Amino acid sequence: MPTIKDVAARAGVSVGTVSNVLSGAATVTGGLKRRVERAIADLNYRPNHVARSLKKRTTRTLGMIISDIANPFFPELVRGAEDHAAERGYILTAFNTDDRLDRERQVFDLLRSRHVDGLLLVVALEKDESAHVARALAEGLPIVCLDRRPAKLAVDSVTVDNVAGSQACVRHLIAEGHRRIATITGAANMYLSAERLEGYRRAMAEAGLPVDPRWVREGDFRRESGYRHGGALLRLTPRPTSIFSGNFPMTLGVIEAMRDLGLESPRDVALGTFDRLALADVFRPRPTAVEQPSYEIGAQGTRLLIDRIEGLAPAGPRHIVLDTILHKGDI
Amino acid sequence: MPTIKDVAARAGVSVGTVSNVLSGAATVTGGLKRRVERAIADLNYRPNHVARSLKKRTTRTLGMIISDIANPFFPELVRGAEDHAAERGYILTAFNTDDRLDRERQVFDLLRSRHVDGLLLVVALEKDESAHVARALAEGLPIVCLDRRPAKLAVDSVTVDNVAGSQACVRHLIAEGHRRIATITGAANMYLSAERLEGYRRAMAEAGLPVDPRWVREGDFRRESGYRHGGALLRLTPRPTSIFSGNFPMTLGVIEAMRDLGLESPRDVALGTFDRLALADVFRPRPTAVEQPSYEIGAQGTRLLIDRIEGLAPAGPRHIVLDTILHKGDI
DNA sequence: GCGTTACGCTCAAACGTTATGCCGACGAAC
DNA sequence: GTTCGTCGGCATAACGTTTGAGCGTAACGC
Repeated sequence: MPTIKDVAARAGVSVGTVSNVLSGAATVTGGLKRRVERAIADLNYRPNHVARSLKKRTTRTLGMIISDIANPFFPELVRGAEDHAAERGYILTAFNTDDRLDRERQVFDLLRSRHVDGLLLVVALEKDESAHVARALAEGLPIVCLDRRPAKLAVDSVTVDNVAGSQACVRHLIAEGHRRIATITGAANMYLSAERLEGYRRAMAEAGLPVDPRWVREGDFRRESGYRHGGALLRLTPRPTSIFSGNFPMTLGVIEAMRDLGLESPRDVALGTFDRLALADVFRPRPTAVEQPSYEIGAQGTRLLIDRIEGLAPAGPRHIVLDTILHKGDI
Repeated sequence: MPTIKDVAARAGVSVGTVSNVLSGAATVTGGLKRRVERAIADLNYRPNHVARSLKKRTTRTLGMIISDIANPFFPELVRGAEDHAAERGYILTAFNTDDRLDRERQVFDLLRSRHVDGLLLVVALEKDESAHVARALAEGLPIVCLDRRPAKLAVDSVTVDNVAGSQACVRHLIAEGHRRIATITGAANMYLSAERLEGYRRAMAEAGLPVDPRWVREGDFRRESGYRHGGALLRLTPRPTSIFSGNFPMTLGVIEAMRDLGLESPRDVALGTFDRLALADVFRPRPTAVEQPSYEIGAQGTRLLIDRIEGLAPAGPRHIVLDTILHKGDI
């Protein structure tokens, strides 16, 4: 692979001149410039980005930490981030942590050693230890948190309005005539669980509907917990006529539980859920779903991050909150 | 951020010695080694991977080119690749091309300049131009093709047995009593389309069933083409009792078309399809589906690639062909 | 005609590592 | 007692860039 020296030799100039041509500096004569460009083309030369990174102390690489790319919420988010990054000449390298704090810490070390210019972060746990995030921030690494936001940390973030989203969903269930509406919340160590529960409570309260304490069950965002808590809810008497779950995998569990009990949606129980399976509008049952604008979260987060990196963003943490989109399902 | 010089200064040794400690060279005395390790810990030093890459001429980074991470086939594949890469100390940076050849070429240039150690490639088009791939190969860049394989190129690959998978699926439809089975194939410029069609033909032939030419329609792997061709098939008289489509998005289109015509699966038409939505086993309709072991494709492809990079793989291209898994649906 | 300025280019010093050659000290062997 | 290995450790030259200092030439003002 040819280096800048080879180009310089072939064009009969110094390496500095070639570098200037490459960086588009104004200090390039017509004649020499053409000779250099000719040599570059002849040799099919591409600048060595590693050497450039070392010298310029910037890698034009963004790290991205998510819990699991196989979770259908993330691919769109990653795609949004990658598209915007590419547009501005950055590349993205993504890591899965499965929401495990030890993996997250490992990846932080890795990214530090790799000298990424910035970090898009979906924190594993919002309410727990985030000393490693704080330290990275203190060391000057720009970070933007997506979807979730660590407690008490002055960091940029792009999230959705969880309260309003849930509220809209439950409101729709109520509007369709449901009165006994139960809910399965997410893991207690995340704010978004509490927010989504709050949306449910507000919708019930504004409609003057009582909330039976047995209707509120704390899951952990996993399918199995949807199955377990869904089963429990479906066995109550009187049975709730509707169940709102805090994310999609738990809804899958609820549907399983219904099937086991010979129940069908929407005939027996109407479903509401946070998140939405993009492809699944042709399948049944079709729950009323709160869609998060994942692509936008990724894209806007990346825009904010790169603005920070390039010193384009105003000081002080910015918090962008995006609206969710309600998809009415079968009631 | 501290450098190796800072560590050397603090430990009162030369940088070479620190480097030796870091690389675990045997030439380290107990006393000095401890002093160096102490300094590393005190300063919270992490080696600068960029500098190391420049010097060692290897980045421990793998490039991955796929068509679109938002296509549900890919997340598992990426995850498999990333897990195996992490295990062996490599990181992965992925790029989406939307199956566009110009994007693919751009990304090739980018990766070359970034000096990735190897490339996991899902080629945009199998039968078309692949001069850029050939050139990269000639320049010594290790490449492993996943899922698809470019025509006439001696390159490692990990694919699935498309013929056997399709054949098993159609065979099952036949075993369940279907006789008039139609198929929608994928884009003609990919071998896997032809292979999946071949599986269909073999299953029909071995059962002695005639194939009405009207039953074989060429789609393009997109949902819309499933809708269009599905609609056409469903309007035939006599109507096929079963439709086998070459991938999942097209099946979605077929289901849409059925709904438009007031038809239901499995009551009116049984569905068979290549690919499978992991989460969707709880939804209806539930087609008989040929699952590709995506995670395995990613993991095995990465193993092969890293073996190549590290000189562990025997010469000559290797082709790994994995089996598909048949999931019987509602008939 | 000389000093100044502007311009175009070259030179060389970084950036943070690794790897190679080398040196001094210490034992062992003769 | 001299000669050798050997072994631990140091100094330093790369790796391929960017960048600021430096320098020769030409144009210009006085």
